[in-house]
Amino acid sequence: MNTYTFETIQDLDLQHIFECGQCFRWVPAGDGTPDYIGAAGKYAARISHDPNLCRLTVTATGGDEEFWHRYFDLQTDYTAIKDRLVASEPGIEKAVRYGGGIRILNQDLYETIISFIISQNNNIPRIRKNIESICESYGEYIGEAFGRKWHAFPEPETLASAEEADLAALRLGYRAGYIKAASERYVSDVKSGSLPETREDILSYRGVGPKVANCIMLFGLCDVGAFPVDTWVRHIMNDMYGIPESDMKEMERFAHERFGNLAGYAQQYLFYYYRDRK
DNA sequence: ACCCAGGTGGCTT
DNA sequence: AAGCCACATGGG
Repeated sequence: MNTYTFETIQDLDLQHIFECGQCFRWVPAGDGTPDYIGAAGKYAARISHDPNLCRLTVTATGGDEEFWHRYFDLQTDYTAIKDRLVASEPGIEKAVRYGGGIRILNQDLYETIISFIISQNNNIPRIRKNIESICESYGEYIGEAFGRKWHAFPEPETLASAEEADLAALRLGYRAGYIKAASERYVSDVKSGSLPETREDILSYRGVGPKVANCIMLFGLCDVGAFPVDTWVRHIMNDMYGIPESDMKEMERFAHERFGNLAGYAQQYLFYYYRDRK
């Protein structure tokens, strides 16, 4: 177990980061502290943050300092991002202030693909449960830490060779087939040395449409210009700009015109703000 | 019982 | 290109 301390970190709030819908394996430590516990890829960790000292502390079962620095996107200047967003669209200011501690985590590509395939037509509490059951059944055992047992997110080979019926037994619904197919495809992409990079690559995965593809671009491939339009963002874009709820294309186009290559950040602030007010 | 959830694939106009 | 609809499950 290693502990890493990161100092002088601005624009960070654990609740914002872990509750804004970008990840599904983190929960409050539940011991009266504002800490979170959870897992990223192969590692479990406990995260604490002291806003007064601007200090982030990671106690983890694995991963080096560089890994966690990158995971929490600590090299990015969010003050500058928020300033630019508000300057280009003052209407977003409330949302930016509300979720001012959001950082976009740099997550594992395969884990992101599977997690967001599961997210389709599903609700967040159930997405979390689905992912935990997959990890428990198929993920390598990490060990016991922070008061519970942990499993890694499964390897692509493991889910690729799983029986679809066994996946379905985890209550994954019709997505079980998508998960198996996507895992097989990922394994074959790894073998041929052609991991998905572009939106087109990702869209060719079965069970991945425009929305999930944008989530994968944003959370798994660091493409912060990607603007996922889900049912919440659809309502928001309709409320704020009067774009018809059916016209997702126009919503994406508008977002890129207004937010440019910062559209992904804008989407996160908007999603978190409006979903919390419901 | 009912509507909905970080949608997508497939079929019909 | 656009409009339906089924899909599997369970939260509210």
